[in-house]
Amino acid sequence: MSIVTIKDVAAKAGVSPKTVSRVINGEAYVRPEVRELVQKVVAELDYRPNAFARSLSSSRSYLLGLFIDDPVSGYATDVQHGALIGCRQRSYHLVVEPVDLTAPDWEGQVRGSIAALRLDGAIVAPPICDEAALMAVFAESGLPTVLVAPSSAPPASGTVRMDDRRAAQEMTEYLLGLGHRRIGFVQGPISHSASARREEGFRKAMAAAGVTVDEDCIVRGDFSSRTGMELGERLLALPERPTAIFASNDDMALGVLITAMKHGIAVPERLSVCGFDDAPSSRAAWPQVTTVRQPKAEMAAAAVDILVNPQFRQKAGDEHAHLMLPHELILRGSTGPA
Amino acid sequence: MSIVTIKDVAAKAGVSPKTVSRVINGEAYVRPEVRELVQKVVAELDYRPNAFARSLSSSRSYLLGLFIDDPVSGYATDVQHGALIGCRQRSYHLVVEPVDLTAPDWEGQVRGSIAALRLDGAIVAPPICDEAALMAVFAESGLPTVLVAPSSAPPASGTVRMDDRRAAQEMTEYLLGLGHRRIGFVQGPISHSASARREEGFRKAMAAAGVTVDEDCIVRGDFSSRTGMELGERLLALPERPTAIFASNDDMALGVLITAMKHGIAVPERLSVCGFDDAPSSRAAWPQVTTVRQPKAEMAAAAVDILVNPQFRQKAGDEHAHLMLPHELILRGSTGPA
DNA sequence: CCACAATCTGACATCGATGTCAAATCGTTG
DNA sequence: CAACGATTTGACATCGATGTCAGATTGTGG
Repeated sequence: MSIVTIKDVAAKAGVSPKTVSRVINGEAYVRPEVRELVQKVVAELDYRPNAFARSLSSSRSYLLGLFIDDPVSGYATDVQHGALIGCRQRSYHLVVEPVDLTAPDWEGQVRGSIAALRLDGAIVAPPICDEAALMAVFAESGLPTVLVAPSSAPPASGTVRMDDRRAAQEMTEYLLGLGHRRIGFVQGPISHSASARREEGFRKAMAAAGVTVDEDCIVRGDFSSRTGMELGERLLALPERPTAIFASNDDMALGVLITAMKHGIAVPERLSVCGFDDAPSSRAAWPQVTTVRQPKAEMAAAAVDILVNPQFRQKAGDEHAHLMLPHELILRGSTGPA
Repeated sequence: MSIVTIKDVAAKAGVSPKTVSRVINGEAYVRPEVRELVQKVVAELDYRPNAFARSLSSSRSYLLGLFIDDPVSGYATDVQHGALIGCRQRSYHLVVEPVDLTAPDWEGQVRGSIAALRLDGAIVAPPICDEAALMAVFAESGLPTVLVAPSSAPPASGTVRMDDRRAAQEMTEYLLGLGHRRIGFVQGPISHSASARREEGFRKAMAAAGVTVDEDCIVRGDFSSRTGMELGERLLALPERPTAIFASNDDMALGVLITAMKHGIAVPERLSVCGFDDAPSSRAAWPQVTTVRQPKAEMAAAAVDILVNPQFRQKAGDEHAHLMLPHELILRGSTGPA
């Protein structure tokens, strides 16, 4: 038989199962010699506590849920990666649960995951972390929940985010520093309030530099590279063409880049383009797109920390943890002097 | 108290917990009226069986493990997506386990996941499904394991793959049909035997068409867009320049595309480029890259089916399931007549 | 040397489901 | 109507760990 139980260890070490349990869980009140002996036996037998039995008797499951809308997006991937790393470090496991809010029974599915798996905590990625209906389900279940980069601040045990406004401001300052004055800005969808903050940062930097923003240079897209292309078309056709275009995500920046290329407008010589997110597409393009690195993996890892940290777990519900992680400007080939 | 147990349901329905269990698991030998009554109560109380208790008493965990090398890659993402969908349908859950073969204790980590979680099955994605040492761990544990697109055929309960050779052959035939005769081929890394099969398909089609392959037109890359650029450089500098370049993955195709663009060689007018995989990068580029769609999600979903299917589970170890899923040529803007 | 607290240990109940098995009920058949 | 098998149900043990609590041991100060 290949399954080693706690009894086997106890028998071989000549102690009770409870004592083995104590050693495993690092509890106090075990004589050092006994502790060492048990640890030796555990190693010898390569004993692995059954996570199910453990979670059945204690109330912890050692499982965190990652709730994601579109698990195929690059964003989700990065978030998951960070969560995975965090879990690994804390010997937790991660259960990925796709949430399709258009499915008729999404609520039942989410409830099912929470109840059946007795999750210890949930990490909710954007954009669904902004869905009130979904958040209500979590709130009702009483499950400690951490939101990654939420747009607003719905009730939750914690949030982890970056400063979109400040990042966009810095990017704009960088463009201004390169001598650009006429700068196009491609907004994200209205529903995505983080992109509204990016616009704020843009406007703030422009105002601070004393440059008036021509509203013709502000266009709204939906984060797809297709609208990036269309809007690039529009911006580049303006009587007084911008010398730089700042798109509020990378896919749209890529669309702008493609449009410029089609029209034979050299980037970055005659047009600077920059995006936001540091998505894979920003690296795949040529020239590579200057962008803002969002600390996606770090945010997710921090979310795990918050959920697992016993200090936090105790006061969950009362106090909330809110973290702001640093971003980074990634300067690449798509931007240059005006 | 918000947690509903089987006892609550039993009490309210006036039957024993065991009978409720029978209804939940769709066992025979329950009077239709009783079955209906119990189902009604279950729905009323929104009862969710505790997955841990269930798996502790039965021997099933309703958990599948997805073992992945690099969870950030687009490939992994697609595979995971398919697995997730499959699990959802069968009311299983998916635990994602990153495997870092360079970590000193990777073996312990894998063993730990298998033993602690009592997984019902494992899905192993490439490239680690070709690592003998890893596969040995799975074999030893006796865990039903399905490999997704393995290069060779290590011992495993099942494999799900596509026909790389045939796909490459079809792509080559398509290029030949467009009138191309001098076709460059960018090989993948030697270790990646699927890419060897792609080369076979390429050569077979060329031979069948009576076109001799100039070995100068065959170059080896490592699947990165960087080598795609470098090798594109080399191919395009050839005294007699190829009219088409077939790269054995999309990233390299993208590299070739970028190089062509830098040299002002119009695609597809003066050069056709195609790749393999239908990675996101193939869509992000301009023109979009003609490629082969690998049924990644479908393969993963099929893997779930194999693992969950009781018919298979019974004979696991004896008979093996080997599936070959259909691919698809995705014709896009990067290819045209010679 | 005793009283008392601090430290250490294990017996036993428990978590929430399912497996086993025996008992109860029902319908057929000879 | 007795006898038998098929159907239906529940009592009870069990999975593998941890929580509780009481008892055993050790150490310390008076």
